[in-house]
Amino acid sequence: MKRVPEKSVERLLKYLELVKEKMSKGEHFVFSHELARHVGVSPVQVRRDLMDFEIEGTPQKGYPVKDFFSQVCGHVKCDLKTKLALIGVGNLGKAILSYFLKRRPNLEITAAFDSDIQKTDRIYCGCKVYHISELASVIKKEKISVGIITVPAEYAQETADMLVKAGIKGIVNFAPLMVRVPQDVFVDQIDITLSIEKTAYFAQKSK
Amino acid sequence: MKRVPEKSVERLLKYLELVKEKMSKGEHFVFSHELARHVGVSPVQVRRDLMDFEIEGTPQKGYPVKDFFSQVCGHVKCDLKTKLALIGVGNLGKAILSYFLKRRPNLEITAAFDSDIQKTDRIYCGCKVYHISELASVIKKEKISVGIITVPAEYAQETADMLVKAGIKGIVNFAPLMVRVPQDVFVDQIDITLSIEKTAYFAQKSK
DNA sequence: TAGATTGTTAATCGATTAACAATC
DNA sequence: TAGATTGTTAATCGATTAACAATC
Repeated sequence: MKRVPEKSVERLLKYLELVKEKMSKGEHFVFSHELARHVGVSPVQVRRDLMDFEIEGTPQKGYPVKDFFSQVCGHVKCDLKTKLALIGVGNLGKAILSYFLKRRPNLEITAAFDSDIQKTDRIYCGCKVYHISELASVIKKEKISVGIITVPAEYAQETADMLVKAGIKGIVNFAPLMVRVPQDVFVDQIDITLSIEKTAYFAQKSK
Repeated sequence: MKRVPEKSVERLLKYLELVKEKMSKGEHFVFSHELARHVGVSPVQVRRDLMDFEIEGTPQKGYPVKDFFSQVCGHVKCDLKTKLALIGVGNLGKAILSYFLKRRPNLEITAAFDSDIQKTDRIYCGCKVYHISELASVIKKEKISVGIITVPAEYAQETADMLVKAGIKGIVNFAPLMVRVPQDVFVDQIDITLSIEKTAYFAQKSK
């Protein structure tokens, strides 16, 4: 299958939220303008996306949520459980751990790591906190495929290196520093400070 | 001046990081390939951006960091202090408050708000936590221009409405829900769960 | 039927990259 | 000079939108 752009995947996952909601309410169809409103794009954009993913609807009725769901799952493999590791149990790390606690059934933060022995070898939010020296062995044993980096910027690159070496294929990096990884590893950079600076800039502009 | 795209602003703010670092080290010039490496884009991209912002360099030497800095500050108004409010002092809210504590001199979280009276009327990380009922008055009194939403999804829209009504011009929204605001208010959506789901998707693909 | 919606191609828009001249 | 770098236009690429036909 052809490569799917990052933005499309994001939209698709967002569509899925509304589709699931509809299903749980016992509704059978969803319109492109409802999906558009939920995700914040135009209805045309939605229909084009659904075309690309071979999801078909009928005029007047919209798209059948069951077909939608199974079709998207075929692409996104939403039935597969993904195991995650979180590195850096500081304030942000703890916030993410507590947020994920039983929230998403098929995304599980299986292990957390920290270099501070005060924090290790205990359970936080249902997640065992290991010492960083155990990273490679735990990741391999548990077959963890995604890492979340919430360490200070100065340790971000070495953390990424360790994760890659341990065989991880995706990284969400919260450190305000671009980590360098091999081509086959996907990285999503979330730079909270940059977002806030950017928003401050546009807020200034519109005054 | 012509409207600046969001992506360009992000890159510019990132360039500025390295420029400041160079200045503090007493270095006088920076090359486009150094900036490119720091931000994760191509050197051509950098030179084009700098062209748009009328920053000039000289072959062999690169771009003079002092001129760079003052030129960018003309656009970004980096000397202006921006006051921020944070709404929702949960785990994520606390993480952001503690992170920002004296980190950025011209971005200041002036006030935090929560609906839980257990949390209000005390200081957390150097920031006064007010009850949500005081939101409008504090924002107006303190001339706060940017809001950070870290409340649960179900309260995100009403929080955004309150912020807009109080006169805020920029919002960083961490709730996994698109908030609707008037055209002249800038919103940056940071959906952490979506990022993680997306990364899980691409990690699956590259295996 | 009329109206609302889906489906699809072509047009537009914007951002990135290639190519190459200019400069130190 | 040779080589590394900046500066700029044109080409390419990709994503979004417009236009309109098809369908229920």
